[in-house]
Amino acid sequence: MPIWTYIWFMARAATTSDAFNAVAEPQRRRILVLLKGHERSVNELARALRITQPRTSKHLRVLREVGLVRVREAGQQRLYGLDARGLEPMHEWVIGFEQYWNENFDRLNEYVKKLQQKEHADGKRR
Amino acid sequence: MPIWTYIWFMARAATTSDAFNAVAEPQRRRILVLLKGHERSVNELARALRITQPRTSKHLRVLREVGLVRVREAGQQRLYGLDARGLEPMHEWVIGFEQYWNENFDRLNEYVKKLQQKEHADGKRR
DNA sequence: TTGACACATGCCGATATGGACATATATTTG
DNA sequence: CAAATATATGTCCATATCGGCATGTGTCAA
Repeated sequence: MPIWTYIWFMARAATTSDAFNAVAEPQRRRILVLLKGHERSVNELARALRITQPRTSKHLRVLREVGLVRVREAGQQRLYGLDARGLEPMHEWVIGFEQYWNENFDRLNEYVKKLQQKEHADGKRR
Repeated sequence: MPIWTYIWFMARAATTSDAFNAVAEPQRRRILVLLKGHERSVNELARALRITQPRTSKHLRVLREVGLVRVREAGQQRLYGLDARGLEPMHEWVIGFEQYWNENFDRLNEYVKKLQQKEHADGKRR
């Protein structure tokens, strides 16, 4: 039996499959922002985000599994720290579009005009 | 009844809720890449991605709803074009972490050394 | 008008999700 | 040792997802 038989039902990629998925959740993005510069304990994060502790722990678990955060044991606390290296691929991907969202109106208008001309030139092609 | 009662069951944010979610799906990222520079028809995209046409159409719908692509009718075809402006917020967010993944080895080593020292100082805790 | 083509959408099924809540585990303190 | 504290995890629930497949709609050409 071929492999794809088993992976047929892949309703949606797991949040732990990569940084893109992990970071799609707003609370997790907020956590990463809070972790800039210094470590924080779970309760500290929960209070800052105004969400429950289990909820915070679960989000941290996802971030841990994709390697965006590290944990350090400190007594009864777990101090979470940022490991932003996993975000670089996202940056690489998105920066590849910079020239397109920066297209100024002149170029955009020119582009549209060109399209219209082409449409005209083609006439009723095909 | 308070509003949160109705939004209690938010299993997972809709893929159409923002660019972050829309772009979490690999095929949709590939579509956007294929759309750099020029428009493409649905079948063209389907062939390039080697996926079925309905599947392609569904991904395009998501991208359309978050405003990352535009459609233009051309006879019986629909030509999809990139509208990358919606990616700028993603870039803004991720670029805020650049200094952290760029932390050079000196600082990283220093950090690790500090951790080890602390661990040592703690003795054989636990 | 009819057939061919391009595309969108509806239905079905299995899945992982995120939240609330309760509970388990481990550490510190008295 | 017991209570308190910090954290992780398991269960339950409603949902949206993505994939395949079938079908509907619209356009073009003969």
